[in-house]
Amino acid sequence: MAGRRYDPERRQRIIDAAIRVVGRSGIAGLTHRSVAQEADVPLGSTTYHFKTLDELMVAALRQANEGFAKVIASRGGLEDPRTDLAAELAALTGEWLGGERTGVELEYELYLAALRRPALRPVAAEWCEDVAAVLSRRTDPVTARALVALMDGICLQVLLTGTPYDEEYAREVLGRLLPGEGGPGAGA
Amino acid sequence: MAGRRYDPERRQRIIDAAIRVVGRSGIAGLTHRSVAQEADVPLGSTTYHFKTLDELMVAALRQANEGFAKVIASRGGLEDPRTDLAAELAALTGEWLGGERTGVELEYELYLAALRRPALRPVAAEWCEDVAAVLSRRTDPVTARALVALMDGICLQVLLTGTPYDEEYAREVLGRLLPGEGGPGAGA
DNA sequence: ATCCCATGTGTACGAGCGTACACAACGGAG
DNA sequence: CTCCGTTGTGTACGCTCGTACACATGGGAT
Repeated sequence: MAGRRYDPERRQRIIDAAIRVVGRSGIAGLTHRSVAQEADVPLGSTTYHFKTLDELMVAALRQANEGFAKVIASRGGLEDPRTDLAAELAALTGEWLGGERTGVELEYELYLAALRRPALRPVAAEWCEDVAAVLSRRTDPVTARALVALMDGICLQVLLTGTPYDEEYAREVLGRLLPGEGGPGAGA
Repeated sequence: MAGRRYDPERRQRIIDAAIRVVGRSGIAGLTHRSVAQEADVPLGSTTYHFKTLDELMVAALRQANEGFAKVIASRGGLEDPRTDLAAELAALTGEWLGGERTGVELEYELYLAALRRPALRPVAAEWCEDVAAVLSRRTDPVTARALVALMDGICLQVLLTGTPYDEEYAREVLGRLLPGEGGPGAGA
């Protein structure tokens, strides 16, 4: 039982390498070989731990999601009812986009890959739901989902058109989605 | 001139075939060979007309955009100030998503490919701007852009998570983006 | 101590890719 | 009529891919 030469670190390193590869060369560049080289493990090791590339992508996307979740978690203000939710969201998005474009591209590429790869869809859906769930503590579920959608759309436009991120604008339009602007009542 | 065996129809047929291929197998399945087979032309013909796959994708995306533009144009209600813009948009989105999933997937896949392929970015940006421009006739540019972003996000969530499209919901949240809810005065 | 099998590795193979290149077909110039 | 350049086609090459398979390795059962 899990004795022998069992090496869980190896698996993790492969996932990390996969993420790095996708970040650098995109999904198109994600192959068993490129990952093996990046992780500095033999080719057979990648095929052993992940029989298909889909499996590897699922693991990578899941891990990327956790990375984003941490960004959210590190922003305690998101759960504080006294903060301006739209402003918090806009700032968080800015922080995320402003960091390394590579990281954002990577997560989005993995996320968007779900369009064609059904295996990824549950993970993508999970991400949506997780973020919406966090937001639901500050507003109703419908609004939360819309907030997520709008954030997605804004990020997409930034990424796809090269337009710089405008936090002011994001805060403004995000705020419009909120039902009662500044209206409490969602206490408890 | 341009006599000889000059055949402009051939080029168009290749683009059409490329769109069909992407629709069926995704960008990953787009190769000179697959397109050649789909278009029923020799392999050399595809490489002759489109030296690189990027070129072919640009042409395909451009054509796909025009397809969407036609959908918009066919909805005269979008420009009529008396209609409910949010409802129009929601209905249009529903119509688009409700049709053939293949078509939508195709356009989105091409559109999203701009994330990694700079060659596609201007075309993607153009699409954004075109839609926003149409919307700008009914509202201010900032709102128009937000509307586009939210539509994008909503479509994405539908496509990525498999959730059925909820037109009611779309109308509701799209409406919240509009500055004066139901408020006329933007006449002329 | 010996055997056995799960675990992990390295190499080889067939398929499909973009690309390059040699060749057929056609129409005008001399 | 002959020659030649443009236009389009078909085949062949080198490369990389996923996959399969033969081979080390090392702990547990006997």
